[in-house]
Amino acid sequence: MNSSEQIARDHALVRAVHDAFMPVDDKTFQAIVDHVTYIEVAKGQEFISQGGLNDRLGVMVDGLMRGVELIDGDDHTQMFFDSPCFVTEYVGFLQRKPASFSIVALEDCRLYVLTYDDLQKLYSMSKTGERLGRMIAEGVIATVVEEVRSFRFDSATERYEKLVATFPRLIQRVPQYMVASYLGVTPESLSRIRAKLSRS
Amino acid sequence: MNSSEQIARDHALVRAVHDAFMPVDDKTFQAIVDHVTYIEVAKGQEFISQGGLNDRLGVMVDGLMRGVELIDGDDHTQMFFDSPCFVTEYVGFLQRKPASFSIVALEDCRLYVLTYDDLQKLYSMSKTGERLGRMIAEGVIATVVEEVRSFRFDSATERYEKLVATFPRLIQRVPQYMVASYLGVTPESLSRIRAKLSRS
DNA sequence: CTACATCATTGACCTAGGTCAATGCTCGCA
DNA sequence: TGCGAGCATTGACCTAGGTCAATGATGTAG
Repeated sequence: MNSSEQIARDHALVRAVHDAFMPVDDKTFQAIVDHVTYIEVAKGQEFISQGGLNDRLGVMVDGLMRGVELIDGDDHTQMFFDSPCFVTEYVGFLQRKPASFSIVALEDCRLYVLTYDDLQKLYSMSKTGERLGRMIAEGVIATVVEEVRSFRFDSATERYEKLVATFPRLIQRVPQYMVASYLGVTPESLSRIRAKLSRS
Repeated sequence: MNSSEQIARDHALVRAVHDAFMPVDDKTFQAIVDHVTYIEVAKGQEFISQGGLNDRLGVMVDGLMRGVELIDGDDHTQMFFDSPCFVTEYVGFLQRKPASFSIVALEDCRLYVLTYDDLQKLYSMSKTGERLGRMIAEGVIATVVEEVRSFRFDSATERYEKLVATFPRLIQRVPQYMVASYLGVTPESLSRIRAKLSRS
Protein backbone atom coordinates (compact mmCIF):
# COMPACT_ATOMS: atom_id res chain seq x y z
CA MET A 1 0.00 0.00 0.00
CA ASN A 2 1.51 3.33 -0.98
CA SER A 3 1.33 6.46 1.09
CA SER A 4 -1.69 8.08 -0.54
CA GLU A 5 -3.62 4.82 -0.34
CA GLN A 6 -2.71 4.67 3.34
CA ILE A 7 -3.94 8.20 3.93
CA ALA A 8 -7.20 7.45 2.12
CA ARG A 9 -7.69 4.35 4.23
CA ASP A 10 -6.91 6.34 7.40
CA HIS A 11 -9.34 9.06 6.48
CA ALA A 12 -12.05 6.50 5.90
CA LEU A 13 -11.40 5.25 9.44
CA VAL A 14 -11.42 8.76 10.90
CA ARG A 15 -14.74 9.29 9.21
CA ALA A 16 -16.10 5.96 10.43
CA VAL A 17 -15.26 6.87 14.02
CA HIS A 18 -17.22 10.08 13.68
CA ASP A 19 -20.03 8.40 11.77
CA ALA A 20 -20.43 5.99 14.66
CA PHE A 21 -21.98 8.89 16.53
CA MET A 22 -23.66 10.74 13.70
CA PRO A 23 -23.47 10.75 9.90
CA VAL A 24 -20.97 13.43 8.95
CA ASP A 25 -21.49 15.46 5.78
CA ASP A 26 -18.55 16.00 3.42
CA LYS A 27 -18.12 19.65 4.26
CA THR A 28 -17.86 19.00 8.00
CA PHE A 29 -15.59 16.05 7.43
CA GLN A 30 -13.29 18.11 5.22
CA ALA A 31 -13.10 20.73 8.00
CA ILE A 32 -12.04 17.98 10.42
CA VAL A 33 -9.41 16.60 8.06
CA ASP A 34 -8.04 20.08 7.44
CA HIS A 35 -7.36 20.51 11.14
CA VAL A 36 -5.90 17.16 12.17
CA THR A 37 -2.22 16.31 12.48
CA TYR A 38 -0.91 12.80 11.94
CA ILE A 39 1.27 11.30 14.68
CA GLU A 40 2.65 7.93 15.68
CA VAL A 41 3.08 6.79 19.25
CA ALA A 42 5.45 3.87 19.77
CA LYS A 43 4.63 1.04 22.17
CA GLY A 44 5.40 2.18 25.70
CA GLN A 45 5.28 5.90 24.88
CA GLU A 46 2.74 8.34 26.37
CA PHE A 47 0.14 10.14 24.30
CA ILE A 48 -1.12 12.09 27.31
CA SER A 49 0.78 12.51 30.56
CA GLN A 50 -0.95 12.54 33.96
CA GLY A 51 -0.94 16.06 35.41
CA GLY A 52 0.31 17.47 32.13
CA LEU A 53 -1.11 19.43 29.23
CA ASN A 54 -4.36 17.93 28.05
CA ASP A 55 -5.45 19.73 24.93
CA ARG A 56 -5.40 16.94 22.35
CA LEU A 57 -8.17 14.72 21.07
CA GLY A 58 -6.91 11.75 19.09
CA VAL A 59 -8.65 9.63 16.51
CA MET A 60 -6.71 6.39 16.60
CA VAL A 61 -6.68 4.43 13.35
CA ASP A 62 -4.29 1.74 14.51
CA GLY A 63 -3.12 0.39 17.84
CA LEU A 64 -4.17 0.04 21.46
CA MET A 65 -3.75 2.36 24.44
CA ARG A 66 -4.45 2.36 28.14
CA GLY A 67 -5.59 5.18 30.43
CA VAL A 68 -3.72 4.76 33.69
CA GLU A 69 -3.76 6.80 36.87
CA LEU A 70 -0.83 6.55 39.28
CA ILE A 71 -1.89 7.01 42.91
CA ASP A 72 0.63 6.49 45.74
CA GLY A 73 2.76 4.46 43.39
CA ASP A 74 0.10 2.05 42.30
CA ASP A 75 -1.30 1.71 38.91
CA HIS A 76 -5.05 2.18 38.31
CA THR A 77 -6.33 1.33 34.85
CA GLN A 78 -9.17 3.72 34.00
CA MET A 79 -9.92 2.56 30.49
CA PHE A 80 -8.68 1.03 27.27
CA PHE A 81 -8.69 2.58 23.81
CA ASP A 82 -8.96 0.02 21.03
CA SER A 83 -8.67 1.40 17.51
CA PRO A 84 -10.49 2.70 15.62
CA CYS A 85 -11.71 5.09 18.33
CA PHE A 86 -11.33 8.48 19.97
CA VAL A 87 -8.52 8.81 22.48
CA THR A 88 -8.60 11.43 25.22
CA GLU A 89 -8.87 12.05 28.93
CA TYR A 90 -12.33 13.34 28.20
CA VAL A 91 -13.26 15.12 31.41
CA GLY A 92 -10.05 17.10 31.84
CA PHE A 93 -9.91 17.86 28.13
CA LEU A 94 -13.41 19.37 28.21
CA GLN A 95 -12.79 21.28 31.42
CA ARG A 96 -9.38 22.49 30.27
CA LYS A 97 -7.72 20.82 33.22
CA PRO A 98 -4.49 18.80 33.45
CA ALA A 99 -4.94 15.15 32.59
CA SER A 100 -6.14 13.07 35.55
CA PHE A 101 -4.49 10.00 34.02
CA SER A 102 -1.83 9.13 31.48
CA ILE A 103 -2.59 7.47 28.17
CA VAL A 104 0.11 5.00 27.20
CA ALA A 105 0.49 2.99 23.98
CA LEU A 106 0.32 -0.78 24.55
CA GLU A 107 1.14 -1.30 20.88
CA ASP A 108 2.56 0.96 18.18
CA CYS A 109 -0.23 3.44 17.45
CA ARG A 110 -1.17 5.79 14.64
CA LEU A 111 -3.45 8.75 15.33
CA TYR A 112 -4.92 11.87 13.84
CA VAL A 113 -4.92 14.63 16.43
CA LEU A 114 -7.15 17.64 16.91
CA THR A 115 -6.33 20.32 19.50
CA TYR A 116 -8.89 21.75 21.89
CA ASP A 117 -8.74 25.11 20.12
CA ASP A 118 -9.25 23.55 16.71
CA LEU A 119 -12.19 21.59 18.05
CA GLN A 120 -13.79 24.77 19.41
CA LYS A 121 -13.19 26.42 16.04
CA LEU A 122 -14.97 23.52 14.37
CA TYR A 123 -17.85 23.94 16.80
CA SER A 124 -18.27 27.65 16.18
CA MET A 125 -17.79 27.20 12.46
CA SER A 126 -20.58 24.69 11.98
CA LYS A 127 -23.82 23.72 13.62
CA THR A 128 -23.20 20.19 12.38
CA GLY A 129 -19.89 20.15 14.24
CA GLU A 130 -21.63 21.33 17.39
CA ARG A 131 -24.19 18.60 17.01
CA LEU A 132 -21.52 16.00 16.38
CA GLY A 133 -19.83 17.03 19.61
CA ARG A 134 -23.10 16.63 21.45
CA MET A 135 -23.76 13.20 19.98
CA ILE A 136 -20.25 12.03 20.84
CA ALA A 137 -20.75 13.18 24.43
CA GLU A 138 -24.11 11.41 24.56
CA GLY A 139 -22.50 8.20 23.30
CA VAL A 140 -19.86 8.39 26.00
CA ILE A 141 -22.59 8.75 28.61
CA ALA A 142 -24.32 5.55 27.52
CA THR A 143 -21.06 3.61 27.92
CA VAL A 144 -20.13 5.07 31.28
CA VAL A 145 -23.60 4.76 32.79
CA GLU A 146 -23.64 1.05 31.95
CA GLU A 147 -20.23 0.75 33.58
CA VAL A 148 -21.55 2.27 36.81
CA ARG A 149 -24.55 -0.03 36.76
CA SER A 150 -22.26 -3.01 36.39
CA PHE A 151 -20.05 -1.95 39.30
CA ARG A 152 -23.06 -1.34 41.49
CA PHE A 153 -24.82 -4.63 40.93
CA ASP A 154 -22.53 -7.20 39.26
CA SER A 155 -19.84 -9.41 40.80
CA ALA A 156 -16.24 -9.30 39.56
CA THR A 157 -16.87 -12.58 37.73
CA GLU A 158 -19.85 -11.11 35.88
CA ARG A 159 -17.91 -7.98 34.99
CA TYR A 160 -15.10 -10.12 33.60
CA GLU A 161 -17.51 -12.24 31.55
CA LYS A 162 -19.14 -9.12 30.12
CA LEU A 163 -15.75 -7.66 29.26
CA VAL A 164 -14.74 -10.82 27.42
CA ALA A 165 -18.05 -10.89 25.58
CA THR A 166 -17.83 -7.22 24.57
CA PHE A 167 -14.10 -6.96 23.77
CA PRO A 168 -12.83 -10.49 23.08
CA ARG A 169 -9.83 -9.21 21.12
CA LEU A 170 -8.74 -6.93 23.92
CA ILE A 171 -8.27 -9.70 26.48
CA GLN A 172 -5.73 -11.41 24.23
CA ARG A 173 -3.59 -8.32 23.85
CA VAL A 174 -3.59 -6.78 27.33
CA PRO A 175 -1.54 -8.10 30.29
CA GLN A 176 -3.85 -9.64 32.82
CA TYR A 177 -2.88 -7.37 35.70
CA MET A 178 -4.11 -4.38 33.70
CA VAL A 179 -7.43 -6.07 33.04
CA ALA A 180 -7.68 -6.86 36.76
CA SER A 181 -7.14 -3.24 37.70
CA TYR A 182 -9.71 -2.19 35.08
CA LEU A 183 -12.22 -4.55 36.70
CA GLY A 184 -11.36 -3.17 40.13
CA VAL A 185 -9.83 -6.39 41.50
CA THR A 186 -6.31 -7.68 42.19
CA PRO A 187 -4.36 -9.77 39.66
CA GLU A 188 -4.60 -12.73 42.04
CA SER A 189 -8.38 -12.47 42.12
CA LEU A 190 -8.67 -12.27 38.35
CA SER A 191 -6.43 -15.32 38.05
CA ARG A 192 -8.77 -17.25 40.36
CA ILE A 193 -11.85 -16.01 38.55
CA ARG A 194 -10.42 -17.29 35.28
CA ALA A 195 -9.44 -20.61 36.83
CA LYS A 196 -12.95 -21.01 38.22
CA LEU A 197 -14.56 -20.17 34.86
CA SER A 198 -12.36 -22.54 32.88
CA ARG A 199 -13.18 -25.35 35.34
CA SER A 200 -16.94 -24.91 34.93
CA MET B 1 -46.22 34.34 47.43
CA ASN B 2 -48.82 34.74 44.69
CA SER B 3 -48.93 32.69 41.54
CA SER B 4 -47.00 35.03 39.23
CA GLU B 5 -44.29 35.47 41.85
CA GLN B 6 -44.10 31.69 42.06
CA ILE B 7 -43.75 31.35 38.31
CA ALA B 8 -41.03 33.99 38.23
CA ARG B 9 -39.18 32.19 40.99
CA ASP B 10 -39.57 28.87 39.16
CA HIS B 11 -38.31 30.33 35.92
CA ALA B 12 -35.27 31.71 37.68
CA LEU B 13 -34.58 28.19 38.92
CA VAL B 14 -35.11 26.65 35.49
CA ARG B 15 -32.65 29.16 34.16
CA ALA B 16 -30.16 28.49 36.95
CA VAL B 17 -30.22 24.77 36.17
CA HIS B 18 -29.35 25.50 32.55
CA ASP B 19 -26.82 28.19 33.49
CA ALA B 20 -25.02 25.59 35.60
CA PHE B 21 -23.85 24.10 32.30
CA MET B 22 -23.58 27.23 30.18
CA PRO B 23 -24.81 30.81 30.40
CA VAL B 24 -28.11 30.95 28.53
CA ASP B 25 -29.03 34.06 26.59
CA ASP B 26 -32.51 35.54 26.94
CA LYS B 27 -33.68 34.47 23.51
CA THR B 28 -32.72 30.83 24.03
CA PHE B 29 -34.20 30.86 27.51
CA GLN B 30 -37.46 32.27 26.22
CA ALA B 31 -37.58 29.46 23.66
CA ILE B 32 -37.17 26.94 26.47
CA VAL B 33 -39.87 28.54 28.62
CA ASP B 34 -42.26 28.65 25.65
CA HIS B 35 -41.99 24.88 25.27
CA VAL B 36 -42.15 23.61 28.84
CA THR B 37 -45.24 22.35 30.63
CA TYR B 38 -45.64 22.63 34.38
CA ILE B 39 -46.50 19.47 36.30
CA GLU B 40 -46.61 18.25 39.88
CA VAL B 41 -45.72 14.74 40.97
CA ALA B 42 -46.98 13.73 44.39
CA LYS B 43 -44.81 11.76 46.80
CA GLY B 44 -44.84 8.10 45.79
CA GLN B 45 -45.96 8.78 42.20
CA GLU B 46 -43.87 7.95 39.11
CA PHE B 47 -42.53 10.58 36.76
CA ILE B 48 -41.05 7.94 34.45
CA SER B 49 -42.05 4.28 34.44
CA GLN B 50 -39.53 1.49 33.82
CA GLY B 51 -40.10 -0.05 30.40
CA GLY B 52 -42.54 2.71 29.48
CA LEU B 53 -42.55 5.81 27.32
CA ASN B 54 -39.46 7.87 27.93
CA ASP B 55 -39.80 11.12 26.02
CA ARG B 56 -39.78 13.68 28.82
CA LEU B 57 -36.98 15.75 30.25
CA GLY B 58 -37.88 17.44 33.52
CA VAL B 59 -36.40 20.47 35.17
CA MET B 60 -37.30 19.99 38.81
CA VAL B 61 -37.69 23.17 40.84
CA ASP B 62 -38.86 21.52 44.02
CA GLY B 63 -38.66 18.05 45.51
CA LEU B 64 -36.61 14.88 45.42
CA MET B 65 -36.80 11.81 43.20
CA ARG B 66 -35.14 8.44 42.87
CA GLY B 67 -34.22 6.46 39.78
CA VAL B 68 -34.95 2.82 40.58
CA GLU B 69 -34.61 -0.32 38.49
CA LEU B 70 -36.58 -3.41 39.44
CA ILE B 71 -34.76 -6.65 38.58
CA ASP B 72 -36.15 -10.02 39.68
CA GLY B 73 -38.21 -8.26 42.29
CA ASP B 74 -35.38 -6.38 43.93
CA ASP B 75 -34.92 -2.75 43.99
CA HIS B 76 -31.77 -1.15 42.55
CA THR B 77 -31.29 2.56 43.12
CA GLN B 78 -29.55 4.05 40.10
CA MET B 79 -29.51 7.68 41.13
CA PHE B 80 -31.13 10.51 43.05
CA PHE B 81 -32.47 13.76 41.68
CA ASP B 82 -32.29 16.61 44.18
CA SER B 83 -33.90 19.87 43.05
CA PRO B 84 -33.07 22.11 41.37
CA CYS B 85 -31.87 19.74 38.66
CA PHE B 86 -32.67 17.93 35.44
CA VAL B 87 -34.68 14.73 35.79
CA THR B 88 -34.54 12.03 33.15
CA GLU B 89 -33.47 8.50 32.34
CA TYR B 90 -30.81 10.09 30.20
CA VAL B 91 -29.57 7.18 28.10
CA GLY B 92 -32.94 5.82 27.05
CA PHE B 93 -34.28 9.32 26.50
CA LEU B 94 -31.44 10.13 24.09
CA GLN B 95 -31.66 6.80 22.29
CA ARG B 96 -35.45 6.94 22.10
CA LYS B 97 -35.74 3.72 24.05
CA PRO B 98 -38.11 2.70 26.87
CA ALA B 99 -36.93 3.78 30.30
CA SER B 100 -34.45 1.36 31.85
CA PHE B 101 -35.56 2.48 35.31
CA SER B 102 -38.48 4.26 36.96
CA ILE B 103 -38.23 7.70 38.46
CA VAL B 104 -40.33 8.01 41.60
CA ALA B 105 -41.01 11.06 43.76
CA LEU B 106 -39.68 10.72 47.31
CA GLU B 107 -41.30 14.05 48.16
CA ASP B 108 -43.97 16.16 46.47
CA CYS B 109 -42.27 17.52 43.36
CA ARG B 110 -42.78 20.39 40.96
CA LEU B 111 -41.28 20.24 37.47
CA TYR B 112 -41.18 21.94 34.12
CA VAL B 113 -41.21 19.35 31.38
CA LEU B 114 -39.84 19.37 27.86
CA THR B 115 -40.61 16.56 25.42
CA TYR B 116 -37.98 14.91 23.26
CA ASP B 117 -39.52 16.43 20.14
CA ASP B 118 -39.55 19.91 21.63
CA LEU B 119 -35.94 19.50 22.66
CA GLN B 120 -34.96 18.52 19.12
CA LYS B 121 -36.89 21.54 17.84
CA LEU B 122 -34.90 23.73 20.21
CA TYR B 123 -31.70 22.18 18.93
CA SER B 124 -32.47 22.74 15.26
CA MET B 125 -33.79 26.21 15.99
CA SER B 126 -30.69 27.52 17.66
CA LYS B 127 -26.97 26.84 17.65
CA THR B 128 -26.93 28.01 21.27
CA GLY B 129 -29.48 25.32 22.11
CA GLU B 130 -27.33 22.73 20.38
CA ARG B 131 -24.32 23.89 22.34
CA LEU B 132 -26.26 23.87 25.58
CA GLY B 133 -27.22 20.26 24.92
CA ARG B 134 -23.59 19.40 24.36
CA MET B 135 -22.44 21.11 27.54
CA ILE B 136 -25.14 19.39 29.57
CA ALA B 137 -24.01 16.03 28.20
CA GLU B 138 -20.40 16.90 28.98
CA GLY B 139 -21.34 17.80 32.54
CA VAL B 140 -23.12 14.48 32.98
CA ILE B 141 -19.97 12.70 31.79
CA ALA B 142 -17.81 14.33 34.44
CA THR B 143 -20.19 13.14 37.16
CA VAL B 144 -20.54 9.60 35.90
CA VAL B 145 -16.83 9.10 35.21
CA GLU B 146 -16.02 10.08 38.79
CA GLU B 147 -18.65 7.59 39.95
CA VAL B 148 -16.97 4.78 38.01
CA ARG B 149 -13.59 5.75 39.43
CA SER B 150 -14.99 5.62 42.93
CA PHE B 151 -16.53 2.17 42.41
CA ARG B 152 -13.31 0.86 40.93
CA PHE B 153 -10.96 2.00 43.65
CA ASP B 154 -12.83 3.12 46.79
CA SER B 155 -14.30 1.00 49.60
CA ALA B 156 -17.98 1.22 50.52
CA THR B 157 -17.02 3.29 53.56
CA GLU B 158 -15.18 5.81 51.40
CA ARG B 159 -18.05 6.01 48.94
CA TYR B 160 -20.45 6.68 51.82
CA GLU B 161 -18.21 9.39 53.26
CA LYS B 162 -17.94 11.08 49.87
CA LEU B 163 -21.70 10.92 49.40
CA VAL B 164 -22.29 12.53 52.79
CA ALA B 165 -19.71 15.22 52.01
CA THR B 166 -21.19 15.95 48.58
CA PHE B 167 -24.92 15.70 49.37
CA PRO B 168 -25.32 16.16 53.14
CA ARG B 169 -28.99 17.18 52.79
CA LEU B 170 -29.82 14.07 50.79
CA ILE B 171 -28.81 11.62 53.51
CA GLN B 172 -31.31 13.17 55.93
CA ARG B 173 -34.23 12.81 53.52
CA VAL B 174 -33.68 9.40 51.94
CA PRO B 175 -34.42 6.07 53.66
CA GLN B 176 -31.15 4.34 54.43
CA TYR B 177 -31.88 1.22 52.42
CA MET B 178 -32.10 3.33 49.28
CA VAL B 179 -28.76 4.95 50.01
CA ALA B 180 -27.30 1.47 50.59
CA SER B 181 -28.52 0.26 47.23
CA TYR B 182 -27.16 3.42 45.59
CA LEU B 183 -23.75 2.66 47.13
CA GLY B 184 -23.99 -0.94 45.93
CA VAL B 185 -24.15 -2.50 49.42
CA THR B 186 -26.86 -4.08 51.59
CA PRO B 187 -28.79 -2.08 54.21
CA GLU B 188 -27.11 -4.16 56.91
CA SER B 189 -23.67 -3.22 55.64
CA LEU B 190 -24.49 0.45 55.49
CA SER B 191 -25.82 0.28 59.03
CA ARG B 192 -22.50 -1.22 60.18
CA ILE B 193 -20.50 1.31 58.21
CA ARG B 194 -22.39 4.12 59.93
CA ALA B 195 -21.94 2.51 63.34
CA LYS B 196 -18.21 2.14 62.74
CA LEU B 197 -17.87 5.76 61.57
CA SER B 198 -19.81 7.17 64.54
CA ARG B 199 -17.63 5.15 66.92
CA SER B 200 -14.40 6.55 65.48
C1' DC C 1 -54.09 3.43 72.94
C1' DT C 2 -53.24 -0.28 70.19
C1' DA C 3 -51.69 -2.85 66.29
C1' DC C 4 -49.48 -3.32 62.39
C1' DA C 5 -46.21 -1.87 58.85
C1' DT C 6 -41.88 -0.23 57.71
C1' DC C 7 -37.41 0.49 58.37
C1' DA C 8 -32.82 0.24 61.21
C1' DT C 9 -29.88 -2.33 64.07
C1' DT C 10 -27.42 -6.29 65.82
C1' DG C 11 -25.61 -10.99 66.00
C1' DA C 12 -23.93 -15.36 63.97
C1' DC C 13 -22.27 -17.12 60.26
C1' DC C 14 -20.67 -17.41 55.22
C1' DT C 15 -18.29 -16.00 50.84
C1' DA C 16 -15.83 -13.06 47.65
C1' DG C 17 -12.06 -10.89 47.21
C1' DG C 18 -7.55 -8.89 49.35
C1' DT C 19 -2.75 -9.70 51.08
C1' DC C 20 1.59 -11.79 51.30
C1' DA C 21 4.79 -15.08 50.00
C1' DA C 22 6.39 -18.96 47.24
C1' DT C 23 6.58 -21.17 42.77
C1' DG C 24 6.14 -21.38 37.63
C1' DC C 25 6.22 -19.84 33.13
C1' DT C 26 7.99 -17.25 29.05
C1' DC C 27 10.72 -14.56 26.59
C1' DG C 28 14.41 -11.48 25.47
C1' DC C 29 19.11 -11.27 25.98
C1' DA C 30 24.04 -12.24 27.14
C1' DT D 1 22.49 -22.19 26.80
C1' DG D 2 21.39 -20.29 30.77
C1' DC D 3 19.86 -16.15 33.30
C1' DG D 4 16.78 -12.43 34.77
C1' DA D 5 12.75 -9.68 34.47
C1' DG D 6 8.17 -9.60 34.40
C1' DC D 7 3.86 -11.85 34.77
C1' DA D 8 0.64 -15.54 36.17
C1' DT D 9 -0.61 -18.94 39.33
C1' DT D 10 -1.29 -21.11 43.76
C1' DG D 11 -1.64 -21.57 48.77
C1' DA D 12 -2.58 -19.86 53.49
C1' DC D 13 -4.63 -16.65 55.74
C1' DC D 14 -7.40 -12.23 56.58
C1' DT D 15 -11.18 -8.75 56.03
C1' DA D 16 -15.14 -6.49 53.98
C1' DG D 17 -19.31 -7.21 52.94
C1' DG D 18 -23.44 -10.59 52.18
C1' DT D 19 -27.17 -13.49 54.25
C1' DC D 20 -30.56 -14.78 57.42
C1' DA D 21 -32.96 -14.24 61.47
C1' DA D 22 -34.16 -11.81 65.72
C1' DT D 23 -34.99 -7.39 68.07
C1' DG D 24 -35.85 -2.40 68.22
C1' DA D 25 -37.56 1.95 66.87
C1' DT D 26 -41.04 4.95 64.61
C1' DG D 27 -45.06 6.18 62.44
C1' DT D 28 -49.68 5.77 61.08
C1' DA D 29 -54.57 3.91 60.80
C1' DG D 30 -58.16 2.25 63.29
